[in-house]
Formats: sequence, C-alpha cells, structure tokens
Amino acid sequence: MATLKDVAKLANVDVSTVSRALNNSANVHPETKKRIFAAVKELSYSPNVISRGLKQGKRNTIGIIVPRLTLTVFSDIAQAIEEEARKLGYTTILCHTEDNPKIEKECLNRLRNGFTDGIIIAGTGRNNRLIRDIKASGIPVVQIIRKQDIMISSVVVDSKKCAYDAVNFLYDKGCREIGLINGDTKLMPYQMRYEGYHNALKKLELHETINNNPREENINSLEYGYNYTMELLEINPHLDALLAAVDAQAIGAMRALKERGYTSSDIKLISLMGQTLAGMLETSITAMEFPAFEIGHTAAAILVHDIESDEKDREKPQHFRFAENLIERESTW
Amino acid sequence: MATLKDVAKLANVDVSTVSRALNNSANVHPETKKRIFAAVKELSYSPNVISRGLKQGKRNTIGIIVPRLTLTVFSDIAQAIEEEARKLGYTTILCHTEDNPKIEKECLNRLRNGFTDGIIIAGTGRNNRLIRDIKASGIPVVQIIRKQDIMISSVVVDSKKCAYDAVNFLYDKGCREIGLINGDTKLMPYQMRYEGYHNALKKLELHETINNNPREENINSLEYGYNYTMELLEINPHLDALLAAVDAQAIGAMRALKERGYTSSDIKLISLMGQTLAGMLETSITAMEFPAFEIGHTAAAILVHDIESDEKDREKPQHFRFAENLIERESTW
DNA sequence: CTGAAAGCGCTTACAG
DNA sequence: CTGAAAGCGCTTACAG
Repeated sequence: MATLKDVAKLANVDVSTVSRALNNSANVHPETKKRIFAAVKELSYSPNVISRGLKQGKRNTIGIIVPRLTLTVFSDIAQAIEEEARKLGYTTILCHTEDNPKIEKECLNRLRNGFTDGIIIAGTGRNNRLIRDIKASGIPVVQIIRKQDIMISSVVVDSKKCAYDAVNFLYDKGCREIGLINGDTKLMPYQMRYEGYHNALKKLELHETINNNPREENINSLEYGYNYTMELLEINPHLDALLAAVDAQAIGAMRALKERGYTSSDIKLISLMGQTLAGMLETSITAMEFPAFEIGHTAAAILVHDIESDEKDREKPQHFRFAENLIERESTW
Repeated sequence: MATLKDVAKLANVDVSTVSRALNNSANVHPETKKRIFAAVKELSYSPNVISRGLKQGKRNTIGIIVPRLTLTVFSDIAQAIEEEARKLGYTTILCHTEDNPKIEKECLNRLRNGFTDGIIIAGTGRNNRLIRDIKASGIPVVQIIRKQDIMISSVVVDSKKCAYDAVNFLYDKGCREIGLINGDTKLMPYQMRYEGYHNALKKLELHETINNNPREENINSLEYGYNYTMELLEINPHLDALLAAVDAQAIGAMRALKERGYTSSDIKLISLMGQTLAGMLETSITAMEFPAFEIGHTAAAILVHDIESDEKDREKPQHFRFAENLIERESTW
C-alpha cells in the first residue's frame, strides 16, 4: 500500500502539504493540488484510517454486541445499525456472545481498547460494572432491547404492555388457559414480559402456566420453543393459548403443537416479538410486530450523536421505548 | 483511558520497560515487573490495540462482507467466522451490501484502508477487479459460497451436484414437472444450481419450469420465494415439484402453495440450502443440509493462515468445496 | 535488566 | 501557500 510519504515524494512536496490537499483543510496552490492528485491516482493511494484515528483519537467505528444472529431480531437490528452507521461514516464491529457472560466480557474488553468510538449492546446483564467503566472512560454505550442498567442509554420496546395486551387479546377470543414461553427473568425483557403476563392474568382471575426450570438451549432458538412447549403441555393439558417471547420460539412451539395433534382452533399462538417471518409461515402467526429497523437506526443515531458530543453533554442517559402493534394472523383464528 | 506513559510514570520506569513487561518479550526484573503490574491494575490500563497494530502493521481484524443477514445462511456463517476468529485472536468487522455493487465497493474500500488484515466475502461479482487489487496489495481474501473469481481462494458447496441430486430424488418420487426457484444466474451458485437442474432434466427428458425475469425483491427473502412461486404456477399449472435455492425462498414458496390450495401430496418442495429452520416448520421441508458452521470456520481458518504466512506463500489460491446431504422431511412425503 | 531513540502513517499548530 | 516539527500510543533494535 502506498503511503502519504510515497505520494509526497512523487508529487515533490512535503507530506503535510499532501495531507492538507486531501483534507482541503487549508489553501493549497491549484497547481500543487493537481500534481498531488495525479500522484494519488498513480499510486492508487488511499489514506490509512487507523493512523488518522490514532492522531485524532477517533476511529469511526462502533461495536455491536448481541447474543446471536441466527433467526433472531438481532440480525435485523445489526443490519439496521450497520446501514445507519455507514451513512454517518462509521464502520461496525460485530461480536456475539451466545449469552455467555465470559465471552461478553472478552468482547467488551477488546472493543474498549482502541477499537471503537462507541458500543451498542444487548447484554447478559452480568457485566454491568465493566460497562459502566467503559462508559466512564469516555466510550458511549447504548443498550438495545435489554435495558439492564438505568444509567446507560437504551432503546427498547414496551415488553410489559406487549405481554399484557396479548393476554387480553386472547381472553377476548375466549382463551382461559394461557401459557407463557419465556426466557430467563433475570434478563430485563423477559422479566417485563412475565410481569405483563402476570398482571393481566391476575386481573382476569386466571392462573399461570409457566416453567421456571433453567434450560440448556439458547433462549433465541427453535429448540427452546419446541421443548418448552412440550413441557407446558405436560404441566397443563388444558392449555388453550400460548405466548412466545420471540418468533423462533413461536415456530418451535407451532411444530410441537402440530406433533401433538393440536391446531390453532385448539391452542392459539402469539409471538411477542414478531419479524417478517411470522407472516409468511404456513400457518401465519399473530404477532406483536417488532420494529427492528427503527430500533437499530435509533440506537446508531443516538450513539453517534453521543460520540460526537462533548463529554459533558453525555451525562444524562436517554431512554427510548417503542410500541409494538398486534397483527392478527391465522394462528389465532 | 490510561496509556503506557501513565503506567510508566506510576511505576517509575520507562515506557519501553512497561511494554516489555507486558509482552514479556525480554527479561524484566521481578521487582520491576511487580511494580508495573501494580500500576497497570491501579490504572486499569489495557493496551491500545490500534497503535500496537500501527507499529506492527497488523490489526488482528478480519472483515466480513455479505449480502444480508436476515433469514440467510450468512447469519450462521458470520457467527461461525466470528467464533473461529475470536479463538484465533481476531475481531470481525461486518458489512452487508444488499447485493448492491456500489455499497459493496464502498465496504471494500473502507476495509482495505487499514481496517483489516484480511477479508471474507460473499460478493456481487461486480467488483472483481477491486478485489484482486486488494489482494495484490497484500490483504488476503477468501470468497464464501459465491466463487466469482478463480484466482481468489474460496469455500463453497457443490451447488450443481446439489440441484442435480435433488431433481433425481424428486423424479424417483414420481415428479415430472419440476420447477426451479433461483436467483440471478450471473452469480455463481445460482448458475451452478441452474446447470445441475438443467442437466438432470435433460437426462431425464423432462422440460424446465423457470422464470428469468429480473426481480425487485432481494434474492434471499421470503417475498422472493412467494412471488416467484406464484409466477411459476402461472407458467406451468401442472407443476408437481419445486426446488428452492435457499430456505427463505422455500418458506415463501410453501406459503404461496398453501394459499393456492396445494399440499405436499400435490407439489413437493425441496430447499437446496437448508438450515435448522427447515426441520422445524409446520410442514418440515426436505433439504440439502447446508454446512454453514463448517464453512464459516474453514473460511476464517484459511484466511488467518494466509494472513500469518509470508506473502510469497500466498500465491496459489485454495478452493474448498463441501458436500451437502439430503435430509428427507414432510414436504416430499 | 533498563533507558533513549526511532518509527508505524497520519494530522496540525507554528513559522516563514 | 508550504515545509519542518511534534505528537497520537505503542514496539523494538541498540546501547549500556
């Protein structure tokens, strides 16, 4: 790769002049400029962004930390963040943790060390101190979906209301034995969903069908939904409706129901975090539509805004909460 | 963030000594070492990987360029690459292009300029010259899935055989009117799939049902499969089987078939690039199982190997081709 | 065992 | 309008 020096030599000027010409930060004689650009072209030079960053203390890179990509909203969100970031002149670094706090810690440490100007995270909730540390050291952080720390900006959906509304919707359809497929309630959105579910059932004087046993499978997976459903069917044979925290779980649930011989007129199903997939299935799934792209764009925008603000303006964390809309489909007919 | 200098000052030694102690590249007196580590701890110092890279000409980062993540094998592959890369001490930078050559060009240019030691790409095929350029400038490149340039190392599956075998499988099931849902045949795997399909039909003396009109939707999407299927049904009302290039298309196809009132006893369906999702659907889909994780791991491994080899050993590109295995499921019963 | 110095590729006051 | 110099945070021969 050609460097500034090479260009300078070929154009017969000092590197500083080349630098100025390229960033047109000062007046450079048109003639000189011409020579410089000719040299740039000849050597097909392009500046090393890293060293520029070194000097400017900026890297134009943001880190994304998510549990996993496969079949999750995180793949949509990561895409949205990358899109927005690219527009704003930033590159994105991706890490996934499989919800393993150790891996997460590793990722956080790599990202803080000169790799990124800011971090967007859907975390495990087990590295909150480290995250505060990182923020305190001057690297802005935004939480998405999982708001684990009130002191860190966040972009989420209202999971509590979402579960609450879904229960009421099912009640109006005549369902009385409503089960909840949920994740670890130590994680914020799962706790919120449980609360919404719990409150709605309480008000309606129904009883809960849940399963609090810890599980092996990844929360955001088909298998999780499948196995969880099989267990709920054991726990409550009279089940007439199911809430699934995410689409992947709902799909697994649908499969389990089918294998057990149930149809949607026996057991209705709602996904609490619907992506486009839900609408395209053989039996399309009623879902609270999750605004993945809005969340990704918003998270990227507020992070970059923070990065480009003075440190002192960053004091108060901002919290955004999006609504989800219920879209009725075949799984609740 | 604390720097080497801060640590040096606190430990009362020169920065070079601190550097040596941290990299234990030379003997440092145990006492001094102790003081240094104490200082490191007190300041919670961790080295700036970027500046280290500047000096060493290395960044320990690899770039991944894929069309999109949502509902594609690329999300699995990206995850696998990140996993393997992390083990090998590398971070991954992610870019998606939506199969837009312009965006791809932008991504390639950012990645080459000091961001990455190597690049893994599933490309559009429209920036081959740029990619060769990048490789020539000393940044190793590996193609995945889409082998657009014989001079660049690649990790792919045998898409031709895959389509060929699938047709024969359907033939044995009694199907005679077999349609193909495919992408742009300028892209390598789509061309290969078409060839496999074409050759098999020719040998069996069947005729083709395809649609070559260019389309608006992203190839790797549910809508693409849905609309494509609707069109094939128009073109050939006697269709009794469908091949879909990827899972997302197959799911869209299944939905279209259902809406038109067909079941799997009317029209059988095979996905040529199956992920775990195919097996968990309401009607599980027969698929050529795509080894996404093996591909991701392999791509990362050979890329890092290249990065860490001498330039001269990189001359000859390596090409890996994985097999896919047909797993029969309900969609062909 | 340790310090002083040069350098990675760039930017940016400071002179002139 | 342009060059010389210092510096971003680190590493690594070179002396001693």
